[in-house]
Amino acid sequence: MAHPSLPKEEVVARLMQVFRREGYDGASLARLSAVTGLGRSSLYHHFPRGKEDMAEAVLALSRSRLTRLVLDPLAGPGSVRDRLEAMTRGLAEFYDDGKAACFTELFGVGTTGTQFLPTLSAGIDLFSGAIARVLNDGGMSEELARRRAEDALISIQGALVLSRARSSTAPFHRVLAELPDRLTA
Amino acid sequence: MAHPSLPKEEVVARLMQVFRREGYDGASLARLSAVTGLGRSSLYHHFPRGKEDMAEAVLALSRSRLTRLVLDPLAGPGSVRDRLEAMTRGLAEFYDDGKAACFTELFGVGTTGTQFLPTLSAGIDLFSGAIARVLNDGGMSEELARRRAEDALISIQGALVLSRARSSTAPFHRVLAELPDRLTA
DNA sequence: GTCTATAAGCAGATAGAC
DNA sequence: GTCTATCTGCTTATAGAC
Repeated sequence: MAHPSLPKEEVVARLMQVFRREGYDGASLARLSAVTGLGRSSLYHHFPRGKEDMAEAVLALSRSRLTRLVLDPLAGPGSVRDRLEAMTRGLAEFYDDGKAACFTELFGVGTTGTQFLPTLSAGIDLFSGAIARVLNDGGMSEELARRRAEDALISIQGALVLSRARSSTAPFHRVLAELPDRLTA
Repeated sequence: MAHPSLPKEEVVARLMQVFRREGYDGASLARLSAVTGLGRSSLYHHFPRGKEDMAEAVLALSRSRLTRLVLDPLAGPGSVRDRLEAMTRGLAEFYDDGKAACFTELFGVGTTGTQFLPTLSAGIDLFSGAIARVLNDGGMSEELARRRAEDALISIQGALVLSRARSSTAPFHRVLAELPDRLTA
């Protein structure tokens, strides 16, 4: 296969699979090349600064997936309860039913140092803000809504960590199931 | 400095600093050599299988620190409340006031694959069991105590993740402060 | 825009002297 | 038990043809 290659979005989607499985440090160019079917030079053509650019593209795609699967449902019509339950369904898909690692584990440790932390933090703030807005819509005070939203983020990330360590998605599923009640209690 | 070197425990303590800062993948032999003052060959003398053995020694030291700072206070005399508050103080020290990363981030992602997950999981189970025992001592049913204990683990790990992403230890401190009430409510 | 070939360096790991 | 020197392989990255 010479000239014709996959559309760029599909290339990034495949890079994402590798980064989310191996983390930034663990994702080697050899593996990234193999999974996309592109040689090293082709990758550098599309991503001039190498892995760093690939990771940024992956994080951008992840953010658009977060928007579609989680933020949009939260901002949608329907009751507070409906929107929160739609969020949990979106989260299950976003995190591959709890089998995926949290992004801070993948991009926030190792040789990357702190370079991706602002992006990760921005994603967290978007998510947290979207939850708080729903709770506020339901009549909760802004301060409490913000605290509850942060608690939700903490539970989700913690459940992913525990699920990974235990090699069981049970903690993730339990947290998701309890989330709407906990947020609105 | 030729023959005389640091006591082995001090060597492991210094290795731990590196692994906890850089993660398993990020911790290079060059760095591990520099921080201990031992040449590569000396490191291989003490840790025949290289990084893998060093990581195991670090995890063993971490477990003994967990025991001293967290598990022993939980098993101590005193009221349920006293023991839970002693736990939070121990946790703050164990996780360097929230500046440290959680161990699953450090040893559970990347080239290590799943090799350290059983050790990590064992530590989690010890910790979770110790909390559940305290709650059970206080009259809580075993089932509820276990669930609350798992929630506590989730909150702690999640707070560490959030603190790292936000470059602020506030989530960690908030979770610790609320933990005794949440567990006994 | 992809390829082959290769560079330059660092990774983890080892040999053998002292 | 530590050292110097070295090995092999893999890493990211580049050059240049097509």
